[in-house]
Amino acid sequence: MRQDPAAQPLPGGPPLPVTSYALLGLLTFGDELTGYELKQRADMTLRFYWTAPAMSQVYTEVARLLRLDLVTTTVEGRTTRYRITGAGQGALREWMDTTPAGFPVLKHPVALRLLMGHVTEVSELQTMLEEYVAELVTNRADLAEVRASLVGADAPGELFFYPSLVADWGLDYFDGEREVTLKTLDRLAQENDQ
Amino acid sequence: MRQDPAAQPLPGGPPLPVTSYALLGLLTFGDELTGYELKQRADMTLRFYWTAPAMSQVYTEVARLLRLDLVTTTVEGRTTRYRITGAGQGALREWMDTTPAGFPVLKHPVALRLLMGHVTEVSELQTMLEEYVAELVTNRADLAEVRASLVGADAPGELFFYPSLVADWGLDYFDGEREVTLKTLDRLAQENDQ
DNA sequence: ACAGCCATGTAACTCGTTACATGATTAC
DNA sequence: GTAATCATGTAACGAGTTACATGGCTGT
Repeated sequence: MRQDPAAQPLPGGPPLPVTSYALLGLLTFGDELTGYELKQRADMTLRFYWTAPAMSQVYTEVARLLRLDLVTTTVEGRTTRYRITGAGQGALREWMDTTPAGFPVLKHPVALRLLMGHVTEVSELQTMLEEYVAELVTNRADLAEVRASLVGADAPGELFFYPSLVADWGLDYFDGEREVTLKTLDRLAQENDQ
Repeated sequence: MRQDPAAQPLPGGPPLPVTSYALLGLLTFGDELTGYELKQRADMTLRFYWTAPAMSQVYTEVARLLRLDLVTTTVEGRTTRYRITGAGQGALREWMDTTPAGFPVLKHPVALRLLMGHVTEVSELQTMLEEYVAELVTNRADLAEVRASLVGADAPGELFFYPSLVADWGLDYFDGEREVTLKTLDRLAQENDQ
């Protein structure tokens, strides 16, 4: 009673993993990209609010997208470029409009360790939080660079309007995290000298 | 040239997944818990900044912890309760003090979809963001309830001091997200009536 | 009697990772 | 010449999920 597995798995078949749509989305900005370039784009943008997929996964994903005719290829020597197809645009739009986004999942090792702070020393926790602040600063700077690169095409209606909204979102998020972390460091310091 | 796999995998063997330490951490608050209760605790606390593991995973994890002597069991009829051992305390402390926490990973489907906002209608995005705000309100309320349950044992030096720090962190995070989302909705509205 | 919660597990499967393997092109 | 970057893949593996399966206990 199963569907023919050789048939187009979309629609009706199993839904694609979100990362497939994420990569497909990277291909909607007008250019043809190689797997290698897709990875670079992902590292620049997706990593801040999704994940930076491993190189090998990028290649597995584009292979799948190709199989499903959601992308086409242009081969030049040893280099294969991927371009989104009409079917790909359709699948992406369909996914956006009909499946709920879902609530974010946060894997926050710093908060997790703080939760069980009583198993170690306060100084250990302070070091951890200070390192986290430093990493936040680095990451914020990276994202600010990306945001700066969008200036000039970030007005409403322009190609990078939405990416700029998301980048600003991320900057605010990093600022917020930094403030909460500093506040928490303050509360820890109070514990030392009460 | 491999280690004897029957030997104690810790230390020297493969490190435990973070979720193991998370569950171990839940057992450091003084009580013996069943797998079922561990799942409940995880749903109440871990879910906000780590994950709520599936029921089946909880049982697989406690089996592993038992195999490694990081927990012991007390069997009463069909019910098995888990208690952390000295070795468990040691492994947890060791993990906290010697392995870096790492930067948080955020899987944010709302931001991801906003990034490719140009493939759909603005109204679609507005609906998505409004739903997200609603979910944030619900989640914030859930966390506020947890936070309220800690009152009375949340002073420095008390058992739930650290959990209360983390809960307050989470509340601030939810508030921040809500504000950014509303701000983004404003910017989207400007696009409509420019 | 029946629903809902308590309680425990197995099996199949998918996503995504690391490690491995290869080789061309470009910059110094 | 040699290191870094570009470029593409395969294999083994692990974490974690859903679906499945079972059954006791509790309240109405």
